[in-house]
Amino acid sequence: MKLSHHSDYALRTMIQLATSGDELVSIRHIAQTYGISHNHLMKIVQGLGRAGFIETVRGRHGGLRLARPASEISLGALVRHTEGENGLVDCTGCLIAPACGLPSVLAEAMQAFLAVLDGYRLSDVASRSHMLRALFDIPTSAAPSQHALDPAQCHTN
Amino acid sequence: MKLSHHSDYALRTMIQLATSGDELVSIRHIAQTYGISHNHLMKIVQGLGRAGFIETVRGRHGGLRLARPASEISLGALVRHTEGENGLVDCTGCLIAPACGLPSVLAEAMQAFLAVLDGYRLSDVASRSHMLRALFDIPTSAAPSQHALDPAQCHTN
DNA sequence: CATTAGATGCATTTCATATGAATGTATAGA
DNA sequence: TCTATACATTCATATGAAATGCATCTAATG
Ligand code: SF4
Ligand code: SF4
Repeated sequence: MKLSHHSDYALRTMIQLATSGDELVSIRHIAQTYGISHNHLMKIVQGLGRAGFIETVRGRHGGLRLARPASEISLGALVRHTEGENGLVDCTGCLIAPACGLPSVLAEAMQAFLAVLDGYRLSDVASRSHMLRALFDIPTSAAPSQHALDPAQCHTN
Repeated sequence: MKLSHHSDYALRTMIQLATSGDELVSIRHIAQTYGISHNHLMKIVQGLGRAGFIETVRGRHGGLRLARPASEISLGALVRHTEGENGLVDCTGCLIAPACGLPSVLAEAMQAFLAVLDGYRLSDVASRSHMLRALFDIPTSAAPSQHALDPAQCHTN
């Protein structure tokens, strides 16, 4: 019962894009940021693009950006996409499949899990923009855009 | 996001024991029932024994039985045991770990997941005892014990 | 004391996942 | 146009956790 790296890398990408505002960020740059495989991340990004979470721009100076504001992207939708919607168990070949009460219980539990995630948006997990910018090495002066620093946030961080 | 085979095999074992009443059932027999590895199941059973879910009897005519009635065994406790209580992600080495809001959200979602399972007991997923007995090839006349057939259940099954 | 069955440790295999490499396609700029 | 850059796509390889197999020990029974 672990979230796959695939999912976590997708989420890391989304967090970095959310913190980068409207700027295009290349896959290579994101992969280097987290020290993960460029090729692997490329496939994850393709999935995110096809699912409509991000926009991809090819060619020189290309890169990625969010398709919608971070406040309109549901974490539930993201995880549903990266983890797939198949059940927690594969009952094919199990002797007691016709009489087993587990699958329905597990499905109910999974729904509860996703319901919690549906209550959060990307902006909620990328809210510490000041600290994230520092970690991503994004100049604080540039790229203010939609993620302007909230003065109320600049005392403890 | 899949339940490990380890967990499912543990649950299958518990369902078979619940259906077998007070009878001792050997690991070999359970493994043959589901067509899974005898050795693998043995290690899973050890875990269940150490955790107090089942009693193991060694020696000739030994085997397994539930330590408590199926109606007193929580599915949440079982899954917590087989899946371990570590988080869904491993953040060691992630650049943004100090600023990331994901772990707390995922932990909350996981709690919701387990809360649903806490609402069910082993007896709830092994309730179709008539059909299960047939699948396990347990003589209906013998071993009535605590799992006596409820007449109200014998029309649609 | 022989036989059965669980307990335990270690070696091996298997398989999903992750990674790597090669090639194609699209865009920007010189 | 031509070249450099960056995403798209496919195929091959490597890795590591899970599953399996084997050997040996302990315990109970008759
Ligand atoms: S035990 Fe129940 S849940 Fe597990 S595989 Fe068999 S039918 Fe599916
Ligand atoms: S992105 Fe957040 S949740 Fe994922 S590993 Fe990094 S810190 Fe942990």
